[in-house]
Amino acid sequence: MSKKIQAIRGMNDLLPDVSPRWQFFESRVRDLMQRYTFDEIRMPIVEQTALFARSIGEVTDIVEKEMYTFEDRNGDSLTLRPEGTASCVRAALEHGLLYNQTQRLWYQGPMFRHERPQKGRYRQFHQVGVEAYGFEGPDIDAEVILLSARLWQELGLTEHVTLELNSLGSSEARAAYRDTLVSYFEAHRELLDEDSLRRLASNPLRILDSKNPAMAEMLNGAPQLIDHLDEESRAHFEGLTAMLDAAGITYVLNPRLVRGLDYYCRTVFEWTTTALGSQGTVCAGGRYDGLVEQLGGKPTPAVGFAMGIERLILLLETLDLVPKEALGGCDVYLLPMDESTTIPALTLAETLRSAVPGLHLQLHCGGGSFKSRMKKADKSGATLALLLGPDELANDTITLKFLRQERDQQSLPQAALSATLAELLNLATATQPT
RNA sequence: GUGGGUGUAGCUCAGCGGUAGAGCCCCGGAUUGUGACUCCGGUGGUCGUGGGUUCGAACCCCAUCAUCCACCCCA
Repeated sequence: MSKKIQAIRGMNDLLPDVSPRWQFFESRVRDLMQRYTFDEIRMPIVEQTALFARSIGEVTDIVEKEMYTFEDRNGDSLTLRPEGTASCVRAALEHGLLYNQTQRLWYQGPMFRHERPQKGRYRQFHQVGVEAYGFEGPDIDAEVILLSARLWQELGLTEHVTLELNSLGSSEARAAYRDTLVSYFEAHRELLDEDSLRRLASNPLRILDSKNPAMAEMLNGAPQLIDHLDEESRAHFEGLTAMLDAAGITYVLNPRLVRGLDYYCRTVFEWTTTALGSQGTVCAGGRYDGLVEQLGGKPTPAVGFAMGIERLILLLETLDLVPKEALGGCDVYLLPMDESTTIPALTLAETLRSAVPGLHLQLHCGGGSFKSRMKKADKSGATLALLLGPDELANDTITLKFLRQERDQQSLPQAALSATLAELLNLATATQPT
């Protein structure tokens, strides 16, 4: 066992029994993006290390200890992307997508973080991301939040997720508040616990979130973010909440909500669930107006979010929300009864696939006794079996057997088969049968 | 990076010092052209790996690896 080569820790194979759930989810997402007119962009999985260091923040956990970084053969430092936003900005800038224009983009794919795996958290995980560039007002913030809300609606998740909302203020206001807060904590250094001392350097806003009762009094006296919000950010946030109210979206204002990545400013939000254990965030994002400039572009407002696909699929599984039809499978199992009908069965299968494009037909392969062929027909999950033996071959007929209901099998002319199957399975026939 | 749980057949697990087990799955048979239900038979394991204790270790001890859950952090 241990000598066998196995998958890298935290990097999972998606086996055939779960891939239909992914396909179901992905097709819903793709459809939704088209309806909201977001265009797909695909970026490489590997980027220069500096891209992430400069965007995510040098002292964040992600950059400090969670990146898969290695040297290319020519000595360049490369990194497996830990998130998509930085790559997306890089790609958009590199190809002039942000020059005097707006963009509504989305992407999907694997991300990599070297963390200890646990439920809903893996070293290779997958995200769907949405990014909108060039829009200053809160309408686009509302638009992307509404898009996510509609996805929950269509997946049946609405009752199981909560939207939390906050504003961090402008980049300047946020930075100023951060400084104020750090000085406050420095002044009370002796009251800080070990975790908080570490956060003082990495993410001081997070200290406010500490549950340590010994620090409660000191935290209550800390300067509040809300008092440091600049006037424009306040108006922006009020605009957003008014739009969400008008759209009938319920949310919780969470003044403690702080995103981990350095580039966020103004609007931040998170969709959470209590159904997944400790990894409850299923989708999160916000505004990052300063990032494009930081990466060498003109100042460009931007909003986006990322969803964790593993977490959402886990949630769909837990709540049993994947419709049976989405699981695909086999409608019809066509079996030659012996070697003499192998080739006629093969050509008949092709004829049927042309005539009824929606048909999921499995042709029996691999020989075996008639009994074992029937067993395989049953195991395939098909509702119908088509039996082609020497007798049928001689008469140009086929035997149609119902595998899932008490109903006599019938013998039909092969010419009538495609129409019968289409009717039984409620499928359309090809407009121009070949 | 830290803490705890678990590693025995393809899968789910029992056995906890004395010859490695069950259920499911798979294969074959009872049934020559009829699957699922039933009955009968069969394939399959250096008990995660390495060391130690013992006359004897799947079982006790140590180490190591993997996995799960939690902390941290995050989607």
